[in-house]
Amino acid sequence: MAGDPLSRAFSALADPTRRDLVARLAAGDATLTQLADSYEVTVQAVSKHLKVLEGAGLVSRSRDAQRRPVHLEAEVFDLMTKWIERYRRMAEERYRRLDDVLAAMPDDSGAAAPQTSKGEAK
Amino acid sequence: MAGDPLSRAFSALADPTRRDLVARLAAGDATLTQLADSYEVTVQAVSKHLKVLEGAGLVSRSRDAQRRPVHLEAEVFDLMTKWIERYRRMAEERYRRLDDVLAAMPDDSGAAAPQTSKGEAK
DNA sequence: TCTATATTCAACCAAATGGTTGAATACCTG
DNA sequence: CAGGTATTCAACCATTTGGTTGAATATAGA
Repeated sequence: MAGDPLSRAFSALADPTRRDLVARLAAGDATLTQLADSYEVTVQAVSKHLKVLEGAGLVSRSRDAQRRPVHLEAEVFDLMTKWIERYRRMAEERYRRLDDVLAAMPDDSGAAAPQTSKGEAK
Repeated sequence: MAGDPLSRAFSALADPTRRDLVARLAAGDATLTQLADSYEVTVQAVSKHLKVLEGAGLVSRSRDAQRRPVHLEAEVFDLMTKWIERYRRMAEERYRRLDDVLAAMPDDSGAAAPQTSKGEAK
């Protein structure tokens, strides 16, 4: 489970069971076993899913005797929204203007680095 | 490459190279080879990445002789934002109110299905 | 202390993923 | 037609992932 924060966040939400867990937790905190019997997989499998969500910072866990209630955290969701919205906006903008044809330049024989790009845009 | 639209979209953006491709394409359409020499991997690897983005509906491709310019599409970004924002809002709301303790009920001996949840919330 | 409940750890397995190399296909241009 | 450029297809490989079973650990309660 490595990678930068955005990779971990997107990867965590790429699984439908995990998105369902998020939806379920949005209604209120819950423990592993409470969550687990909403699914057909084993408790251990759900435990792994929670660990992925926790590793992505999307949920946090407290302690209550032998129970470990899971709590939804808003911050990383915000990080994702900001990333997505940036490019959604740009894509829409360019669609409005129809200036795409200009951007895709003729292709100059190979040399002269075509704007090196790189960088997640801080 | 299967799964529902949201799974495909989140999964596509879980890879940093693919997010960089999106960032690069937000500035303007580009062909495979133009994109490829911004990265250290082979052209074929970038081609695969593009196929994943295309499969998720995040980009589309047109034709210009032997070239296949890649174009960023806004729609799926919108779908993701809506999903994320919904739960970010709920998480924040509940944080403000601090009513979480009430939601996490005492645990009634096992029976009586604890709100079956399920469903991506259309 | 013994027992039931809640969670985690440890192997193990099949399928998916991101990468490679090598060959094929398609299209323009001399 | 021959040659170069752009893209795709096909194996193949190592790692990750989502799942399993089985055993361990921790805590509440009789």
